[in-house]
Amino acid sequence: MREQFDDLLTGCVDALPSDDLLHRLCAAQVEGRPLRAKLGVDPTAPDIHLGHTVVLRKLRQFQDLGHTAVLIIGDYTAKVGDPSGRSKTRPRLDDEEIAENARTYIAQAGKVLDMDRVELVRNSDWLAPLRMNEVLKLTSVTTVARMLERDDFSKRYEQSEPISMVEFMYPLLQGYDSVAVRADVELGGTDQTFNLLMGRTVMEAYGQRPQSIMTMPLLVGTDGVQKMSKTYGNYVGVDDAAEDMYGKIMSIPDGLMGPYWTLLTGAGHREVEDILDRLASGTYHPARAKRDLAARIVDLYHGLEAADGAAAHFDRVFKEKDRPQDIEELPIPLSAIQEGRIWLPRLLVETGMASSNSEARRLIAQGGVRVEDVVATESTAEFSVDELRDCVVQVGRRRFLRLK
RNA sequence: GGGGGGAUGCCCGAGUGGCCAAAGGGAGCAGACUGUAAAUCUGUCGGCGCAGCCUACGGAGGUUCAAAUCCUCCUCCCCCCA
Repeated sequence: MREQFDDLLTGCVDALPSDDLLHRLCAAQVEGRPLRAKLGVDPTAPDIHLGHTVVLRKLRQFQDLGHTAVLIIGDYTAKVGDPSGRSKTRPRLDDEEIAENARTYIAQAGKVLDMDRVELVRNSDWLAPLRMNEVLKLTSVTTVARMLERDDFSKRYEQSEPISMVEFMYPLLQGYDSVAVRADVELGGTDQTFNLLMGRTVMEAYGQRPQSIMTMPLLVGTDGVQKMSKTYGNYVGVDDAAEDMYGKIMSIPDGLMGPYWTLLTGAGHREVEDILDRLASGTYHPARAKRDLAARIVDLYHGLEAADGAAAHFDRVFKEKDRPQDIEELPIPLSAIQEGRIWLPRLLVETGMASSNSEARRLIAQGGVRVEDVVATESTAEFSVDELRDCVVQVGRRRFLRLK
Protein backbone atom coordinates (compact mmCIF):
# COMPACT_ATOMS: atom_id res chain seq x y z
CA MET A 1 0.00 0.00 0.00
CA ARG A 2 2.78 2.39 0.93
CA GLU A 3 4.63 1.47 -2.26
CA GLN A 4 1.51 2.09 -4.32
CA PHE A 5 0.99 5.38 -2.65
CA ASP A 6 4.56 6.49 -3.32
CA ASP A 7 4.21 5.62 -6.99
CA LEU A 8 1.00 7.59 -7.15
CA LEU A 9 2.70 10.58 -5.63
CA THR A 10 5.64 10.41 -8.01
CA GLY A 11 5.74 13.54 -10.08
CA CYS A 12 2.92 15.14 -8.17
CA VAL A 13 3.21 18.68 -7.01
CA ASP A 14 0.45 18.48 -4.47
CA ALA A 15 -2.05 16.03 -3.10
CA LEU A 16 -4.54 17.83 -0.93
CA PRO A 17 -5.73 17.66 1.78
CA SER A 18 -2.52 16.12 2.98
CA ASP A 19 -3.46 12.63 4.12
CA ASP A 20 -6.84 12.47 2.51
CA LEU A 21 -5.82 10.38 -0.45
CA LEU A 22 -3.98 7.82 1.65
CA HIS A 23 -7.04 7.44 3.85
CA ARG A 24 -9.25 6.96 0.85
CA LEU A 25 -6.90 4.38 -0.63
CA CYS A 26 -6.91 2.44 2.60
CA ALA A 27 -10.66 2.66 2.92
CA ALA A 28 -11.06 1.58 -0.67
CA GLN A 29 -8.99 -1.50 -0.04
CA VAL A 30 -10.82 -2.38 3.11
CA GLU A 31 -14.24 -1.90 1.57
CA GLY A 32 -13.28 -3.41 -1.74
CA ARG A 33 -14.59 -0.32 -3.50
CA PRO A 34 -12.42 1.30 -6.18
CA LEU A 35 -11.86 5.04 -6.04
CA ARG A 36 -13.33 7.26 -8.71
CA ALA A 37 -10.50 9.28 -10.20
CA LYS A 38 -11.72 12.17 -12.30
CA LEU A 39 -9.99 13.94 -15.12
CA GLY A 40 -11.74 16.59 -17.17
CA VAL A 41 -10.46 17.78 -20.50
CA ASP A 42 -11.87 20.38 -22.83
CA PRO A 43 -11.64 19.32 -26.45
CA THR A 44 -10.40 22.69 -27.66
CA ALA A 45 -7.61 21.40 -29.87
CA PRO A 46 -7.48 18.55 -32.32
CA ASP A 47 -4.23 17.00 -31.16
CA ILE A 48 -2.79 16.10 -27.84
CA HIS A 49 0.87 16.33 -27.01
CA LEU A 50 3.10 14.94 -24.30
CA GLY A 51 2.09 17.77 -21.99
CA HIS A 52 -1.42 16.37 -21.90
CA THR A 53 -0.18 12.90 -21.21
CA VAL A 54 1.34 13.79 -17.85
CA VAL A 55 -1.98 13.76 -16.15
CA LEU A 56 -3.30 10.96 -18.34
CA ARG A 57 -0.42 8.76 -17.16
CA LYS A 58 -1.30 9.53 -13.60
CA LEU A 59 -4.86 8.54 -14.32
CA ARG A 60 -3.56 5.36 -15.90
CA GLN A 61 -1.72 4.58 -12.69
CA PHE A 62 -5.02 4.73 -10.86
CA GLN A 63 -6.45 2.34 -13.40
CA ASP A 64 -3.57 -0.04 -12.98
CA LEU A 65 -4.21 -0.09 -9.27
CA GLY A 66 -7.78 -1.13 -9.93
CA HIS A 67 -9.49 2.19 -9.50
CA THR A 68 -12.03 3.73 -11.83
CA ALA A 69 -10.84 6.35 -14.27
CA VAL A 70 -13.57 8.83 -15.03
CA LEU A 71 -12.69 10.82 -18.11
CA ILE A 72 -14.91 13.82 -18.67
CA ILE A 73 -14.95 15.30 -22.11
CA GLY A 74 -15.69 18.95 -21.45
CA ASP A 75 -17.75 19.45 -24.54
CA TYR A 76 -19.86 21.99 -22.70
CA THR A 77 -17.07 23.78 -20.84
CA ALA A 78 -15.21 24.01 -24.14
CA LYS A 79 -18.01 26.19 -25.39
CA VAL A 80 -17.96 28.34 -22.31
CA GLY A 81 -14.38 28.72 -23.29
CA ASP A 82 -11.54 30.63 -21.87
CA PRO A 83 -12.04 34.13 -23.26
CA SER A 84 -8.68 35.40 -22.06
CA GLY A 85 -6.23 36.86 -24.49
CA ARG A 86 -6.87 38.57 -27.74
CA SER A 87 -9.63 36.33 -28.83
CA LYS A 88 -12.33 38.68 -30.02
CA THR A 89 -11.78 37.65 -33.60
CA ARG A 90 -11.23 34.01 -32.79
CA PRO A 91 -14.27 32.13 -33.93
CA ARG A 92 -16.04 30.29 -31.21
CA LEU A 93 -15.71 26.57 -31.42
CA ASP A 94 -18.82 25.15 -32.91
CA ASP A 95 -20.36 21.85 -32.03
CA GLU A 96 -18.85 19.99 -34.94
CA GLU A 97 -15.34 21.11 -34.14
CA ILE A 98 -15.78 20.12 -30.55
CA ALA A 99 -17.17 16.76 -31.53
CA GLU A 100 -14.29 16.23 -33.92
CA ASN A 101 -11.72 17.28 -31.34
CA ALA A 102 -13.32 15.01 -28.81
CA ARG A 103 -13.08 12.13 -31.22
CA THR A 104 -9.38 12.55 -31.85
CA TYR A 105 -8.76 13.26 -28.21
CA ILE A 106 -10.36 10.03 -27.13
CA ALA A 107 -8.44 8.13 -29.77
CA GLN A 108 -5.16 9.63 -28.66
CA ALA A 109 -5.91 9.29 -24.97
CA GLY A 110 -6.29 5.61 -25.71
CA LYS A 111 -2.55 5.47 -26.22
CA VAL A 112 -2.12 6.12 -22.53
CA LEU A 113 -5.30 4.92 -20.87
CA ASP A 114 -6.95 1.55 -20.94
CA MET A 115 -10.02 2.80 -22.71
CA ASP A 116 -11.92 -0.43 -22.14
CA ARG A 117 -12.05 0.38 -18.48
CA VAL A 118 -12.53 4.12 -18.68
CA GLU A 119 -15.81 5.64 -17.64
CA LEU A 120 -16.19 8.13 -20.44
CA VAL A 121 -18.73 10.92 -20.05
CA ARG A 122 -19.48 14.32 -21.53
CA ASN A 123 -20.34 17.24 -19.33
CA SER A 124 -22.92 18.63 -21.72
CA ASP A 125 -25.06 15.78 -20.41
CA TRP A 126 -25.55 17.55 -17.12
CA LEU A 127 -24.45 21.11 -17.79
CA ALA A 128 -26.58 21.86 -20.84
CA PRO A 129 -29.91 21.20 -19.08
CA LEU A 130 -29.08 23.34 -16.05
CA ARG A 131 -31.74 25.90 -15.32
CA MET A 132 -31.18 29.38 -14.11
CA ASN A 133 -32.06 28.60 -10.52
CA GLU A 134 -29.47 25.81 -10.52
CA VAL A 135 -26.91 28.17 -11.96
CA LEU A 136 -27.71 30.72 -9.30
CA LYS A 137 -27.32 28.11 -6.62
CA LEU A 138 -23.98 27.23 -8.10
CA THR A 139 -22.79 30.82 -8.15
CA SER A 140 -23.74 31.26 -4.54
CA VAL A 141 -21.28 28.68 -3.27
CA THR A 142 -18.41 31.12 -3.40
CA THR A 143 -17.56 34.80 -3.35
CA VAL A 144 -15.91 37.31 -5.62
CA ALA A 145 -13.18 37.79 -3.04
CA ARG A 146 -12.32 34.10 -3.25
CA MET A 147 -12.32 34.25 -7.01
CA LEU A 148 -9.89 37.12 -6.96
CA GLU A 149 -7.57 35.19 -4.66
CA ARG A 150 -6.91 32.96 -7.55
CA ASP A 151 -3.39 33.49 -8.70
CA ASP A 152 -3.94 34.15 -12.37
CA PHE A 153 -6.97 36.32 -11.78
CA SER A 154 -5.19 38.48 -9.24
CA LYS A 155 -2.20 38.78 -11.49
CA ARG A 156 -4.31 39.81 -14.42
CA TYR A 157 -6.25 42.15 -12.24
CA GLU A 158 -3.06 43.87 -11.08
CA GLN A 159 -1.76 44.10 -14.59
CA SER A 160 -4.96 45.65 -15.82
CA GLU A 161 -5.82 42.78 -18.07
CA PRO A 162 -9.40 41.87 -18.71
CA ILE A 163 -11.23 39.25 -16.72
CA SER A 164 -14.50 38.21 -18.20
CA MET A 165 -17.49 37.19 -16.14
CA VAL A 166 -17.73 33.80 -17.78
CA GLU A 167 -14.29 33.03 -16.52
CA PHE A 168 -15.77 33.16 -13.05
CA MET A 169 -18.28 30.54 -14.14
CA TYR A 170 -15.70 28.15 -15.36
CA PRO A 171 -14.40 26.81 -12.03
CA LEU A 172 -17.94 26.44 -10.81
CA LEU A 173 -18.96 24.35 -13.78
CA GLN A 174 -15.89 22.20 -13.40
CA GLY A 175 -16.75 21.75 -9.76
CA TYR A 176 -20.26 20.76 -10.70
CA ASP A 177 -18.72 18.04 -12.87
CA SER A 178 -17.21 16.58 -9.73
CA VAL A 179 -20.63 16.47 -8.17
CA ALA A 180 -22.07 14.84 -11.26
CA VAL A 181 -19.53 12.03 -11.30
CA ARG A 182 -19.12 11.75 -7.51
CA ALA A 183 -15.36 12.09 -7.72
CA ASP A 184 -13.09 10.76 -4.99
CA VAL A 185 -10.08 12.43 -6.44
CA GLU A 186 -9.59 14.84 -9.27
CA LEU A 187 -6.38 15.17 -11.24
CA GLY A 188 -5.12 18.25 -13.00
CA GLY A 189 -2.15 20.43 -13.80
CA THR A 190 -0.93 22.92 -11.24
CA ASP A 191 -2.70 25.61 -13.24
CA GLN A 192 -5.89 23.82 -12.27
CA THR A 193 -5.33 24.01 -8.53
CA PHE A 194 -7.92 26.68 -8.01
CA ASN A 195 -10.51 24.90 -10.12
CA LEU A 196 -9.84 21.63 -8.33
CA LEU A 197 -10.22 23.26 -4.95
CA MET A 198 -13.41 24.91 -6.13
CA GLY A 199 -14.63 21.44 -6.87
CA ARG A 200 -14.32 20.70 -3.17
CA THR A 201 -16.38 23.75 -2.29
CA VAL A 202 -19.05 22.86 -4.79
CA MET A 203 -19.23 19.25 -3.68
CA GLU A 204 -19.60 20.29 -0.08
CA ALA A 205 -22.42 22.66 -0.99
CA TYR A 206 -24.12 19.76 -2.73
CA GLY A 207 -23.79 17.51 0.28
CA GLN A 208 -20.98 15.32 -1.04
CA ARG A 209 -17.66 14.56 0.56
CA PRO A 210 -15.19 16.99 -1.02
CA GLN A 211 -12.84 15.31 -3.43
CA SER A 212 -9.18 14.85 -2.88
CA ILE A 213 -7.11 16.71 -5.38
CA MET A 214 -3.85 15.89 -7.05
CA THR A 215 -1.89 18.33 -9.16
CA MET A 216 0.81 17.56 -11.68
CA PRO A 217 3.46 19.96 -12.92
CA LEU A 218 3.01 21.62 -16.26
CA LEU A 219 5.38 19.97 -18.65
CA VAL A 220 8.04 22.30 -19.95
CA GLY A 221 8.30 22.18 -23.74
CA THR A 222 11.28 21.18 -25.83
CA ASP A 223 12.57 24.75 -25.63
CA GLY A 224 13.15 24.24 -21.93
CA VAL A 225 11.46 27.50 -21.10
CA GLN A 226 7.76 27.63 -21.63
CA LYS A 227 5.13 25.07 -20.90
CA MET A 228 4.57 22.66 -23.72
CA SER A 229 2.01 24.11 -26.06
CA LYS A 230 1.20 23.96 -29.68
CA THR A 231 1.17 27.73 -29.92
CA TYR A 232 4.75 27.93 -28.69
CA GLY A 233 5.84 25.30 -31.18
CA ASN A 234 7.70 23.45 -28.44
CA TYR A 235 5.53 20.39 -28.31
CA VAL A 236 5.86 16.72 -29.06
CA GLY A 237 2.62 15.37 -30.43
CA VAL A 238 1.36 11.97 -29.41
CA ASP A 239 0.78 11.30 -33.08
CA ASP A 240 4.18 12.57 -34.20
CA ALA A 241 6.14 10.17 -36.36
CA ALA A 242 8.66 8.11 -34.43
CA GLU A 243 11.62 9.93 -35.98
CA ASP A 244 10.21 13.35 -35.14
CA MET A 245 9.36 12.32 -31.64
CA TYR A 246 12.82 10.96 -31.05
CA GLY A 247 14.50 14.01 -32.54
CA LYS A 248 12.39 16.45 -30.61
CA ILE A 249 13.15 14.73 -27.35
CA MET A 250 16.84 14.72 -28.16
CA SER A 251 16.60 18.48 -28.50
CA ILE A 252 15.47 19.17 -24.97
CA PRO A 253 17.93 20.85 -22.61
CA ASP A 254 19.73 18.40 -20.32
CA GLY A 255 18.03 19.81 -17.27
CA LEU A 256 14.69 18.67 -18.56
CA MET A 257 15.57 15.01 -18.46
CA GLY A 258 14.52 14.67 -14.85
CA PRO A 259 11.00 15.96 -15.36
CA TYR A 260 10.63 14.03 -18.59
CA TRP A 261 11.71 10.76 -17.04
CA THR A 262 9.41 11.37 -14.13
CA LEU A 263 6.36 12.55 -15.99
CA LEU A 264 6.35 10.94 -19.38
CA THR A 265 7.69 7.43 -19.14
CA GLY A 266 5.37 5.87 -16.62
CA ALA A 267 8.43 4.67 -14.72
CA GLY A 268 7.94 4.00 -11.03
CA HIS A 269 9.52 6.20 -8.43
CA ARG A 270 12.36 3.78 -7.73
CA GLU A 271 13.49 3.62 -11.32
CA VAL A 272 13.31 7.38 -11.74
CA GLU A 273 15.30 7.99 -8.58
CA ASP A 274 17.94 5.54 -9.72
CA ILE A 275 18.30 7.23 -13.10
CA LEU A 276 18.54 10.68 -11.60
CA ASP A 277 21.09 9.50 -9.03
CA ARG A 278 23.30 8.00 -11.68
CA LEU A 279 23.00 11.14 -13.80
CA ALA A 280 23.92 13.33 -10.84
CA SER A 281 26.91 11.18 -9.94
CA GLY A 282 28.18 11.15 -13.50
CA THR A 283 28.00 7.39 -13.97
CA TYR A 284 25.28 7.82 -16.56
CA HIS A 285 26.33 9.91 -19.53
CA PRO A 286 23.79 12.62 -20.30
CA ALA A 287 23.85 11.86 -24.01
CA ARG A 288 23.19 8.19 -23.24
CA ALA A 289 20.44 9.14 -20.83
CA LYS A 290 18.74 11.35 -23.35
CA ARG A 291 18.89 8.68 -26.00
CA ASP A 292 17.40 6.18 -23.59
CA LEU A 293 14.72 8.66 -22.68
CA ALA A 294 13.86 9.36 -26.30
CA ALA A 295 13.76 5.65 -27.11
CA ARG A 296 11.62 4.91 -24.08
CA ILE A 297 9.05 7.51 -25.03
CA VAL A 298 8.96 6.55 -28.69
CA ASP A 299 8.50 2.95 -27.58
CA LEU A 300 5.43 3.94 -25.58
CA TYR A 301 3.71 5.39 -28.63
CA HIS A 302 5.17 3.50 -31.56
CA GLY A 303 6.73 0.36 -30.17
CA LEU A 304 10.26 -0.90 -29.74
CA GLU A 305 11.00 -1.44 -33.38
CA ALA A 306 10.08 2.10 -34.30
CA ALA A 307 12.18 3.37 -31.43
CA ASP A 308 15.23 1.56 -32.78
CA GLY A 309 14.52 2.86 -36.24
CA ALA A 310 14.17 6.39 -34.97
CA ALA A 311 17.48 6.14 -33.13
CA ALA A 312 19.21 4.89 -36.25
CA HIS A 313 17.65 7.64 -38.29
CA PHE A 314 18.78 10.19 -35.77
CA ASP A 315 22.39 9.00 -35.90
CA ARG A 316 22.43 8.98 -39.65
CA VAL A 317 21.06 12.46 -40.08
CA PHE A 318 22.32 14.39 -37.12
CA LYS A 319 25.36 12.61 -35.83
CA GLU A 320 26.90 11.65 -39.11
CA LYS A 321 25.30 14.60 -40.82
CA ASP A 322 24.34 12.36 -43.65
CA ARG A 323 21.31 12.74 -45.80
CA PRO A 324 18.17 11.18 -44.49
CA GLN A 325 16.90 8.09 -46.16
CA ASP A 326 13.66 9.40 -47.46
CA ILE A 327 14.04 12.74 -49.08
CA GLU A 328 10.88 14.35 -50.28
CA GLU A 329 10.77 14.56 -54.05
CA LEU A 330 9.26 17.41 -55.95
CA PRO A 331 9.19 18.27 -59.62
CA ILE A 332 10.97 21.49 -60.46
CA PRO A 333 8.19 24.05 -60.26
CA LEU A 334 7.45 25.60 -63.62
CA SER A 335 7.01 28.91 -61.89
CA ALA A 336 10.69 28.85 -60.96
CA ILE A 337 11.78 28.68 -64.55
CA GLN A 338 12.25 31.89 -66.44
CA GLU A 339 13.61 31.87 -69.96
CA GLY A 340 14.87 28.37 -69.39
CA ARG A 341 16.95 29.39 -66.41
CA ILE A 342 16.31 28.83 -62.75
CA TRP A 343 17.36 31.49 -60.32
CA LEU A 344 18.31 29.89 -57.03
CA PRO A 345 16.40 32.18 -54.64
CA ARG A 346 13.26 31.77 -56.68
CA LEU A 347 13.68 28.02 -56.67
CA LEU A 348 13.88 28.01 -52.88
CA VAL A 349 10.73 30.10 -52.63
CA GLU A 350 8.77 28.10 -55.17
CA THR A 351 9.66 24.82 -53.49
CA GLY A 352 8.69 26.15 -50.11
CA MET A 353 12.20 25.99 -48.68
CA ALA A 354 12.27 29.72 -48.09
CA SER A 355 9.39 32.06 -47.39
CA SER A 356 10.57 34.94 -49.55
CA ASN A 357 13.28 36.01 -51.93
CA SER A 358 14.88 37.97 -49.14
CA GLU A 359 14.83 34.97 -46.86
CA ALA A 360 16.40 32.88 -49.59
CA ARG A 361 19.13 35.44 -50.18
CA ARG A 362 19.82 35.50 -46.48
CA LEU A 363 20.13 31.75 -46.29
CA ILE A 364 22.52 31.74 -49.21
CA ALA A 365 24.56 34.58 -47.76
CA GLN A 366 24.90 32.63 -44.53
CA GLY A 367 26.10 29.52 -46.27
CA GLY A 368 22.98 27.59 -45.43
CA VAL A 369 22.06 26.41 -48.89
CA ARG A 370 23.56 23.43 -50.69
CA VAL A 371 22.91 21.98 -54.08
CA GLU A 372 24.27 18.45 -54.34
CA ASP A 373 26.40 19.08 -51.26
CA VAL A 374 27.98 22.17 -52.79
CA VAL A 375 27.46 25.29 -50.73
CA ALA A 376 25.85 28.02 -52.79
CA THR A 377 27.73 31.23 -52.26
CA GLU A 378 26.09 33.61 -54.68
CA SER A 379 22.49 34.67 -54.52
CA THR A 380 22.75 35.33 -58.24
CA ALA A 381 23.31 31.64 -58.95
CA GLU A 382 21.37 30.27 -61.88
CA PHE A 383 20.91 26.79 -63.18
CA SER A 384 19.40 25.13 -66.17
CA VAL A 385 16.63 22.60 -65.77
CA ASP A 386 18.97 19.77 -66.72
CA GLU A 387 21.56 20.80 -64.18
CA LEU A 388 19.03 20.54 -61.39
CA ARG A 389 17.27 17.37 -62.35
CA ASP A 390 17.72 14.72 -59.63
CA CYS A 391 19.69 17.13 -57.51
CA VAL A 392 19.29 17.30 -53.76
CA VAL A 393 18.78 20.78 -52.44
CA GLN A 394 19.49 21.30 -48.78
CA VAL A 395 18.62 24.24 -46.59
CA GLY A 396 20.17 24.32 -43.17
CA ARG A 397 20.95 20.99 -41.62
CA ARG A 398 17.63 19.36 -41.79
CA ARG A 399 15.62 20.43 -44.77
CA PHE A 400 16.17 18.34 -47.86
CA LEU A 401 14.46 18.13 -51.19
CA ARG A 402 15.14 16.09 -54.29
CA LEU A 403 14.19 17.75 -57.54
CA LYS A 404 12.62 15.76 -60.30
C1' G B 1 -22.20 58.63 -16.45
C1' G B 2 -17.30 61.38 -15.34
C1' G B 3 -11.91 61.41 -15.47
C1' G B 4 -7.28 59.22 -16.94
C1' G B 5 -3.95 55.76 -19.59
C1' G B 6 -2.87 52.85 -23.83
C1' A B 7 -2.59 50.41 -29.16
C1' U B 8 4.87 49.86 -32.25
C1' G B 9 7.70 44.35 -36.33
C1' C B 10 6.06 36.73 -34.66
C1' C B 11 5.84 38.03 -29.05
C1' C B 12 7.45 41.42 -25.10
C1' G B 13 9.04 46.30 -25.25
C1' A B 14 12.06 51.30 -26.19
C1' G B 15 11.29 55.39 -29.10
C1' U B 16 7.57 62.21 -28.50
C1' G B 17 9.46 65.89 -35.59
C1' G B 18 14.69 64.35 -39.41
C1' C B 19 20.59 60.38 -37.63
C1' C B 20 14.01 55.04 -37.79
C1' A B 21 13.05 49.33 -41.50
C1' A B 22 12.58 51.52 -35.88
C1' A B 23 16.93 50.21 -29.32
C1' G B 24 16.82 45.90 -26.12
C1' G B 25 15.06 40.98 -24.95
C1' G B 26 12.62 36.39 -26.42
C1' A B 27 11.24 33.07 -30.30
C1' G B 28 12.75 31.70 -35.22
C1' C B 29 16.51 30.91 -38.94
C1' A B 30 21.80 30.25 -40.47
C1' G B 31 27.04 29.38 -39.17
C1' A B 32 30.88 27.54 -35.61
C1' C B 33 31.56 24.18 -31.76
C1' U B 34 29.76 19.47 -29.42
C1' G B 35 27.49 14.41 -26.38
C1' U B 36 22.32 15.74 -29.72
C1' A B 37 18.45 19.51 -33.08
C1' A B 38 21.44 20.59 -25.44
C1' A B 39 24.74 24.52 -23.72
C1' U B 40 27.89 28.36 -25.60
C1' C B 41 29.52 31.84 -29.30
C1' U B 42 28.68 34.56 -34.02
C1' G B 43 25.49 36.33 -37.61
C1' U B 44 20.61 37.19 -39.25
C1' C B 45 15.68 38.32 -38.43
C1' G B 46 9.37 43.48 -43.66
C1' G B 47 9.38 43.01 -49.05
C1' C B 48 11.59 43.53 -53.93
C1' G B 49 16.61 39.77 -59.28
C1' C B 50 18.60 44.14 -53.30
C1' A B 51 25.10 48.97 -53.21
C1' G B 52 18.87 51.09 -54.89
C1' C B 53 13.67 51.11 -54.25
C1' C B 54 8.79 50.01 -52.02
C1' U B 55 5.51 49.14 -47.88
C1' A B 56 5.27 49.74 -42.59
C1' C B 57 4.54 51.87 -35.95
C1' G B 58 -4.52 50.36 -34.42
C1' G B 59 -7.88 52.95 -38.82
C1' A B 60 -9.05 57.44 -41.82
C1' G B 61 -7.80 62.33 -42.84
C1' G B 62 -4.62 66.79 -41.90
C1' U B 63 -0.13 70.09 -40.55
C1' U B 64 5.12 69.98 -42.31
C1' C B 65 10.49 70.23 -46.91
C1' A B 66 10.21 65.96 -43.35
C1' A B 67 5.61 62.33 -38.91
C1' A B 68 5.87 56.03 -35.17
C1' U B 69 6.45 60.91 -33.11
C1' C B 70 2.11 67.09 -33.84
C1' C B 71 -3.57 67.97 -34.90
C1' U B 72 -8.78 66.00 -35.95
C1' C B 73 -12.15 62.11 -36.14
C1' C B 74 -12.91 56.77 -35.61
C1' U B 75 -12.16 51.65 -33.60
C1' C B 76 -10.55 48.60 -29.70
C1' C B 77 -8.45 47.81 -24.73
C1' C B 78 -7.32 49.03 -19.61
C1' C B 79 -7.60 51.81 -14.96
C1' C B 80 -9.85 55.14 -11.35
C1' C B 81 -14.32 57.57 -9.51
C1' A B 82 -19.70 57.02 -9.54
